[in-house]
Amino acid sequence: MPFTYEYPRPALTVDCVVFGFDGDGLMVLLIRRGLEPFMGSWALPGGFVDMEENLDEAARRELLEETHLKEVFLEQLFTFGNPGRDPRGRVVSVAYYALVRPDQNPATGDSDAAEAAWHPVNHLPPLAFDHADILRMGLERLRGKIRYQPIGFELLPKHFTLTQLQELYEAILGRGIDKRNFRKKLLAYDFLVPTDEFTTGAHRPARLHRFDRRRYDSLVRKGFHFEL
Amino acid sequence: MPFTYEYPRPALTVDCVVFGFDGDGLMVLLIRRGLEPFMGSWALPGGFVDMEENLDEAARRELLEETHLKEVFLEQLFTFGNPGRDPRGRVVSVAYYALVRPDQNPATGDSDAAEAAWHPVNHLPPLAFDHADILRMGLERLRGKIRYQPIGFELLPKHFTLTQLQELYEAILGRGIDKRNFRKKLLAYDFLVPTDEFTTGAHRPARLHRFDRRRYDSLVRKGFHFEL
DNA sequence: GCAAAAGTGTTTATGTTACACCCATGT
DNA sequence: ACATGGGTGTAACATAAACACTTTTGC
Repeated sequence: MPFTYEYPRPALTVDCVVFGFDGDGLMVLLIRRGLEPFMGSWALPGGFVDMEENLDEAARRELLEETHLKEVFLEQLFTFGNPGRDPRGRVVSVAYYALVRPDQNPATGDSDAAEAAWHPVNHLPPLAFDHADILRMGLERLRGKIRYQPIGFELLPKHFTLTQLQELYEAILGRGIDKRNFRKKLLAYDFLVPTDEFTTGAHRPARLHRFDRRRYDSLVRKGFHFEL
Repeated sequence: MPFTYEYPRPALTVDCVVFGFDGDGLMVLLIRRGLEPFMGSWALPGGFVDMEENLDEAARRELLEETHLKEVFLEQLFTFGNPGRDPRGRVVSVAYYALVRPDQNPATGDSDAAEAAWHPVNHLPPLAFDHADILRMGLERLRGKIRYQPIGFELLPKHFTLTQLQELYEAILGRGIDKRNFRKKLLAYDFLVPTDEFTTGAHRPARLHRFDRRRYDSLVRKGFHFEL
């Protein structure tokens, strides 16, 4: 059953806002464009959607091709389609945001992406296209969603200390949080389970915890709603 | 600066989940398709995006063409792009949801949309394409967002009684709400202002209120956050 | 005067905030 | 032994939940 009349079609791309956390501030992964337009500018990783793949698959493929990242948390963000956002013509872009753990290391070496590097979200270079808008929206979404969805853990190693988790929240939300209240509240929901591992180093060792998705899911099914 | 290589392009459409409230239950506006594929089936209003218009404009234009609705609340929902969602070939659809007031009456009489009619969300006919998925997502979004964004008012007349507002919340959230607590809480935020109008009818007249967006915006700027 | 919806406060329970000291380790 | 980050409880305060009767109108 083909089309009886062919409407003109915009080009379709995906772009990814890739967040990381280095223990200090929130970072975004940018690539330096190796092709026109905006050659040499920093941009979000992304590219054209193939005809046989769905949109999530396209985003994952581009992430793999341009940054060698695999198995990251990925969620659709928004679709940007203003005429004029790309000087080559009408291009509609489905934007995603991704969260990567510190131990997943991006590498570089693709044709369209000459270089990939982490940039602190609070100190960004000028970006190609409307990527600054996309990035801003990704940040808003992350800030909003981290307060009621268990996505913060996707930015930490599988096993983490409560202090690391608190610092992550503080970095994303941009405000300090009381240590005792933070721990009390999070441990009350029993989806953070203590492991028997500890950090080593110059000071008192900290217990490592992990996020237990099974427990979280079962709480959610019971109508439970976590916040901050 | 044209494209140096032309990637194959999916077709691009918009689809709208249009919600209404009849004082009793939540309704969705569906059109009966006048063309293949799925001719005769119920579907969401929508259609192809033109090359010169942005995505919001496309959604508004389709809404006007197919249902004669104008000046409705409209917000992007999600983009659906699985290959195979349209039997004619690859079609990516940017979904929107819209909220219309009871006094805005949709009409019908378009070539692709032979008929438009409200359906209760709790009793829907089978839908064309993946429109049932889109609709489900629209409902989820509405249920989530009405609790912390002032969008419920978009489903009521400009002037409304507190009981109407409460019934709207009850219909969308699917649970009863205590009358005194509901009124106390909403009136404490002073963005609901009483008018000097009253309902007339068989019983004690109820005072009509209106939503004051200026006051709401100024509260938001002060860092205020409304919930339920 | 009766049926039907509008309107109105107080008490209790629950959750949130503020706050300071001791502990374990490496150097 | 000291510097550094890890870990812990309680009291004040604020918000949410439960709950029943009086008022106003049309018929």
